[in-house]
Amino acid sequence: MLKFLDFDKKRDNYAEIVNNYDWTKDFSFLGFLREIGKHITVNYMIAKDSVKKRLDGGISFTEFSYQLLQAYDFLWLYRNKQCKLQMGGSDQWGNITTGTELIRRVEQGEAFALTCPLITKADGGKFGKTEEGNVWLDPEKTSPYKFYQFWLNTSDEDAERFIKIFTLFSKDEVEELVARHKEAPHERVLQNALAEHLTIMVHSEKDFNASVQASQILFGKGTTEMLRNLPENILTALFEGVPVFEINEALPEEGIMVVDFLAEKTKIFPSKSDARRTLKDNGVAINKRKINEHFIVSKKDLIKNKYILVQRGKKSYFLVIVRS
RNA sequence: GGGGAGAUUCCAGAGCGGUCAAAUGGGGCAGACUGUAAAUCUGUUGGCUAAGCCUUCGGAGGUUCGAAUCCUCCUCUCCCCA
Repeated sequence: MLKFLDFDKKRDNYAEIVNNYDWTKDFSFLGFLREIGKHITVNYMIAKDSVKKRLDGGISFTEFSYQLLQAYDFLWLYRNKQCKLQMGGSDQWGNITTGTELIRRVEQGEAFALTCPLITKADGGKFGKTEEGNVWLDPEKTSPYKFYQFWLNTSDEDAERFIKIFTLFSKDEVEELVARHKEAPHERVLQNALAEHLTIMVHSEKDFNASVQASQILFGKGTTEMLRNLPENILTALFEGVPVFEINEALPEEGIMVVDFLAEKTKIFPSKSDARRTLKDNGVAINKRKINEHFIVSKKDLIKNKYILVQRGKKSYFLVIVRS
């Protein structure tokens, strides 16, 4: 959050996070009806799209009243924090305008609503916080490398929309990028621009560069030899964003079965069955080299005497560190 | 308070005494194609010491040679009436 908002109280218009529970918890039901309820007619509330659509199927009183509660939040913020603008997804439009209406009636004040359409993916996915495979801004939840990869992997269709929504490019710049992309789609101009700008904006230039480098090794023509020849400090820097597993014992002289290695020593696969399946499907590589079910992991697979790079499928990498 | 419907593997949803680790679809994972896309196609999707074995169909009991399927009780959810 600090990256996007300024919480410094010395500033004129500093950011502040509040909890609406603080001002609603002591507001009695009767008080609420008397002070807030009387200003808004049921007719007005029913007319809202969000309510109208639900009327046939049934809507609980709680849900119905929600818009009033949200309106009150806005009023409270207007009164106490000089808040004049409420932003939200387009489904919040009705609730927000009930708030502006309330402010107008009670305080003769002026407040504003800003909504944006729900962002969807081309495959229909919702891009919501509950959807699988989404990204977080927090590097603890989504590493810069993964974050970068996420944007790099967006489909053409999505990329064109996302670049308008998530970056600060001007209209002309966007149009130029789109044009260039259409000329040579395989160069993925849009995805690159998206990934670069967002990674730098959310994380940092340094993280961006590291992500690009890691990507080149991982997706480029990286070979076992290249991996072995990388200086250790570069190697570890490269895999900063890659999940790491540590094994606190030396590999036995005779090595261990890959299946045990993948599912027991590390948790790269949730079960041995799953590991075997993927191995059978030719989906696992160690140090950039595909392996099968009968592979034995041993000392000679260690890079710099302690690292092993495991690849599951095309895109998931894991770094295993063996501490002996 | 009265009446009815239901709870199945990640989700939706079949199954209604053996052939059920459980149809089908979605999602996930992997493979092919490719641009580290999309679309499409293929395989796979409980676990294990793996031609076998073990644990799953809301919970607890029971009937049976044998239960996701039948019976009893319990818990929860939904709908209708009051």
